[in-house]
Amino acid sequence: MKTIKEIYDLFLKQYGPQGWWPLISHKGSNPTKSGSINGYHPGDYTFPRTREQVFEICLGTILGQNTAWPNVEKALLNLNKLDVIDPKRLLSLDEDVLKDAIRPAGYFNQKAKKLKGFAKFFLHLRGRIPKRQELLDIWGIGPETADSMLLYAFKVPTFVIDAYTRRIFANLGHIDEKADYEHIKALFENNLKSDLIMFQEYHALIVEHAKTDRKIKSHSGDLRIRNRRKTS
DNA sequence: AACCAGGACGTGA
DNA sequence: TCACGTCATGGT
Repeated sequence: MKTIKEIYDLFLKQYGPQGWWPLISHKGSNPTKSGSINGYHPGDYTFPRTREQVFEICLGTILGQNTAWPNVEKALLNLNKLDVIDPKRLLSLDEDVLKDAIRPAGYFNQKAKKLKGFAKFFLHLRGRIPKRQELLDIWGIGPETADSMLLYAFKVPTFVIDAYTRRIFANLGHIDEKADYEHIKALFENNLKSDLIMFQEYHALIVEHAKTDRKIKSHSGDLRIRNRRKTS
């Protein structure tokens, strides 16, 4: 059985640096085959560079919940046009205007509340890096969103687990399909040296692999994303 | 034209 | 605890 680290090396060799987290305020291109658009900055780990970019990433993690990235990007561009990628200005924005702006990202009723709730929290932070539990205590922020914020916005080397991670590593025999989030997270953090850049790349590579694997007909063996379809 | 996407929450058993 | 329904737009 391949180790966690060996799989990372395979993914990195296959797909290259991913340039996460994408920023609408950055005009870099995305050289990878799947995914979309602009904002990726492969090999450049100096982002986020401003407090506004930190906030933008946090908004993106919420808007990205169970949502394809191009739709998140549309929502972020709308918010940017309204000049509300800023906690104070976002909080003072009319609720219905906010909903309309983020509509492309789906779940706009819930996400409007989530964004405002987080904006209030972000304001109270005053530049401090939040604890994981503080984020989890906010309504609308679950483990993956909290870890994504910490890893990509606040540069805390914590591992992000998503549905793909669970499926891939269950297929590989590293975990049980129904292992809970914290268990899988511990598996990665206990078998890898704590490295911000590698953690950022690893999660991004898993997502990239998932996007690639999903669209090709003959999937990548044990690294497959899709569950076996019933052959009826 | 179902199916799913870079999840989280509320509910009832 | 845990399995299941709900939230919603837009790609393929």
